[in-house]
Amino acid sequence: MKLAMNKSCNLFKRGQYIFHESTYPHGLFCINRGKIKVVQSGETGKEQIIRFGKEGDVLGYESLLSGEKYSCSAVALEDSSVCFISRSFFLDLVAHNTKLATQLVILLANDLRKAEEKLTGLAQKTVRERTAEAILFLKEIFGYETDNITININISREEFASLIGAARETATRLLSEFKDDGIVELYGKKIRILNTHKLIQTANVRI
Amino acid sequence: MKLAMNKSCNLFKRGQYIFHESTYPHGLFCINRGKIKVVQSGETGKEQIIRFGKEGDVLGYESLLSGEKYSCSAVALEDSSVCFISRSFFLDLVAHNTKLATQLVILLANDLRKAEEKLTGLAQKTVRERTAEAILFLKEIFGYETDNITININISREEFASLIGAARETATRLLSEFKDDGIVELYGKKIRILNTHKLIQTANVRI
DNA sequence: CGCTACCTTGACGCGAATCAAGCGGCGTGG
DNA sequence: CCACGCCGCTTGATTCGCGTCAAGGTAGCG
Repeated sequence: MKLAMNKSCNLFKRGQYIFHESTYPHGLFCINRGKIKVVQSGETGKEQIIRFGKEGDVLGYESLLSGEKYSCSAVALEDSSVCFISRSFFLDLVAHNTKLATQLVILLANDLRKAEEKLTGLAQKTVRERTAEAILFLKEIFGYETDNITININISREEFASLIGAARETATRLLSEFKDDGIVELYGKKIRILNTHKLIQTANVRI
Repeated sequence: MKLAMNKSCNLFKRGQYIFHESTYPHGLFCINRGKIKVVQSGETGKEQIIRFGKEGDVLGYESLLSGEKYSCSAVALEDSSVCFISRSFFLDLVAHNTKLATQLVILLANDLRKAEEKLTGLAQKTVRERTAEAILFLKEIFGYETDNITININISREEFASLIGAARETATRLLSEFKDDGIVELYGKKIRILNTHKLIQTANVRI
C-alpha cells in the first residue's frame, strides 16, 4: 500500500505536544497507540479540553481541510505513538477517493453535532450535572479496565476541571462529593464508577 | 439548470419553524430572503441559539450529510423565503461534483472551529464579556443598517440571553449597563453600537 | 531526603440565577 | 376609540453556586 511510504511514526511522552494551536498544519496525525487531548486556550491562557483521541482516531483533519491554522493543540495524555500523513498525500487521496471524502464529511458533521450539544450543556447545566456527564463521557470514550468499573484513563483534576469548564477546586470538591455519595471511587488519577444509574440521574435531572 | 426543477420556495413568518429538532431531514434549505436562528433545546426545554442564518446561507446540511436526525431546529427571526432542495437531488449533486464536496467540507470544518471557539468562550468568559462579544458578533453577521450604527437585526432580550447563555434578566441588565456607559443605544429590539472600541475591550480583557 | 507539582479542604465574596413586582406596548373586543 | 388583558421587558431584592484565596497535605522524582 502506498500509505506505508507516506507515513512516519513518532513517539510522544505524556505532556508532549503533537501539534500547536495557531501553527499551520502540514499533514494529519493518526493515533497508533495511546491517548491524547485536544485543547484550546482561552484569552487568559487557561486551557479548555475540546475533545479526546485514542487508538485509531485521526487528528487535525479539520484545519487541514479548511486550510486554516490549527485552532487547537493536541497533547499526549500518556506515552503515545502517532503516525504522520503528509498533507499532499492525504489531499490527493481524498480527491481520488469519493468514499473517503464522504466519510470525512460524516466525521465532521458528527463532530459538529457533538460540539453543539456540548455548547448547550455548558450554557444550561450546572457544574454538578456536567461533572456527572463528564464521567459518563469518559467511560464512553475510553471504556473500562479489566475490572469493569475503573475508567481506562488517567486524568488529573486540572484536566477534569477543564473538561467540565470549572475551576480545579470545584472539580475536586464535586468528585469527592460523588465519592461520599457512593457514586464513584477515586484512586489517584483513576475514577471507578460504582453507580451508573445515579450518575445518569445526576447528569440529566434539574432540581 | 436542473436545480430549478428540484427546489421549491416557501414563506415562513417570524417564529415559524423551518425544521424541527429530532425529526429526520428530507433535504436542505437555502435562505432566499430573511433571517433565521438555529436553536437547540436543553434538557429543561430552554432554548440555546447555536447559529444564525441570513440570505444565501444553507441550513441543515450537517444532519443531511451524517444521516442523523436534526440536532437543532431552525426558526424564522423575520418573515423569510426559504428554498427546499430534496435530499436525493443534493446527494446526487455532491457525489458528482467534487468541488461542491470540497466546499462542504470546508464549510463544516469552519462551523466546527467556530463552535469550538464558542465553547471555550462560554466556559471561560464572564457574561459581561460574552455580552460584548455577542453584540460584535451580531454586527459581524448582520451588518449595519443604512445609518451605519444600528445592527440590522431584531432580537428580543430572551433571544439575546439564549445567545450568550444567560438569564433574560441578566441580558437586560447588562445591555442597559452598556447603554449607561455610552457603549450602545437600545431601540426596542434594535441595538446601536456607539463605541466599538470599548466593546472590543470589554469582550476580551479579563480584570 | 527534600523539592516541586498537584491535590484537598475551608473560608469568603462575587456574579449571576431566581423570585417578585410593576411597567409599557400591542392587539382584541366591546 | 378606549378599556382590558397579555406578553415581553425592566428593575429591585434575595439567594446560592461557584470561583478565588489561602493554608496545608501528598506523591513522585531527581
